[in-house]
Amino acid sequence: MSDTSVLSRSEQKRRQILDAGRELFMAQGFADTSMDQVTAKSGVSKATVYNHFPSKEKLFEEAVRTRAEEVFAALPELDAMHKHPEEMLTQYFHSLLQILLSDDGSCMCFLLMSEGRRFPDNARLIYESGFGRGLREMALYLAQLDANGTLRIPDADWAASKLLGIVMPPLPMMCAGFAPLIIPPVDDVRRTVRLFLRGMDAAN
Amino acid sequence: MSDTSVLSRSEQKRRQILDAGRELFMAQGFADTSMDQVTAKSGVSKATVYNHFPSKEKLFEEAVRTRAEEVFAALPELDAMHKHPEEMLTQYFHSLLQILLSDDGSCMCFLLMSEGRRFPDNARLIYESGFGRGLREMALYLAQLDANGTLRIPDADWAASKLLGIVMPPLPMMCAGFAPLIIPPVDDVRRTVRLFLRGMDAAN
DNA sequence: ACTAAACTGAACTGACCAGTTTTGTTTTGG
DNA sequence: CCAAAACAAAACTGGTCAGTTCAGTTTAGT
Repeated sequence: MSDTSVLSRSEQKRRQILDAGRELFMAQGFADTSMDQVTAKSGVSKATVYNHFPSKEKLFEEAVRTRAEEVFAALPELDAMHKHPEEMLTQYFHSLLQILLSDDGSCMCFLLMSEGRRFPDNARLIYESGFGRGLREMALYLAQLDANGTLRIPDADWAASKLLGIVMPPLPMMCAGFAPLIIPPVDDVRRTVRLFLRGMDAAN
Repeated sequence: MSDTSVLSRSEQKRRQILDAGRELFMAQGFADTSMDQVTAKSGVSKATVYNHFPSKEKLFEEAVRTRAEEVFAALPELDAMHKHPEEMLTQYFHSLLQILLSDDGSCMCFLLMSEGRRFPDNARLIYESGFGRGLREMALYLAQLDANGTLRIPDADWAASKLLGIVMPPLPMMCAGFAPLIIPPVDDVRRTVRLFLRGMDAAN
């Protein structure tokens, strides 16, 4: 009767609670979401909610963290060996921006910023799996290009942070609600990447 | 007896309430600050608080807005006629970053982002007097440089947003609590400005 | 000095909410 | 089939908080 591919009744409920909590937390934040709302939305009794999660904080942490990990798991990969850097970076950032500026991605960024003080451990986890990881991989990639002789990039960490800064549309503004929140077209990303590469190139 | 340079008793109280509210809101955000805390910190009775401000929301709006306007009023000026662009931009951004990354500045940015949905009108006001204004003035400046023939900048709006993006350290991360929150030294700012200018220059 | 307005302090209202408890009912594993 | 666990529904506890009320005090203008 119990199949591994089928969730047990208990795990099914747990999933429902997580989904409902996630949706509410992402739409309203932590303070403005009540456990009664979660109860109602999940279609589960309140006692069951507290059977699965000891507190509102723990539910928030797990609901948001798991989704954040899912979202950021889709980050593209950088490959220093193949493709021209301009093309590689353009494609990489185009994918990255699609993730970050998606509904879920921007909500995650918003939560990371607005609830970062209340949940520092959580925020750090999300940061590490998202922006932090992107920054690290980008620095590594640029350093490889430098080692290759493809480009001359003396300070890869510095360059990586500058590159991310110039490619990303202003997230803070978007989160605050003046949100075109439009994913820039590929051509715009390419134009930005070229501006950066020319700036680095002309430095030498 | 009543001197214009001296606040009336009533205005004095009002000022005390605003100051206390501002400090608490900036340190704790809207939800985690209670009106009883404001009452205690202002050294004024609760009834007096509600004599001056009809609600917690209105107090928040006025307290934060007035301070934001003060902070951002100190934004430096751009002058296309004097000084080399590299020097002008370096000084401009160095001043800007000192304001934005000061204790009050970064708190304002944080509040703008985290409470933006609850107070959209307020957030827009602060945005317009801060980032929006900076963006507008920067675009104007770059367009003047283009008209001058000093630089070739076909799309000043695009260039301005890219320039701001590359110069600003990653505010979101800082606000989330992974905050070096270090004001970059002038040399670092200059290096970034030169990266941008070279990138623009090499495009033509 | 007198009046009206503003202030104090403290108690109070009404609402909301996190978390618990209770009384059963359903499901699950052996 | 039978216990043990998980569940539903709803009431309840204890605490917090925005905002009000009120009786009595202080201040400001005339």
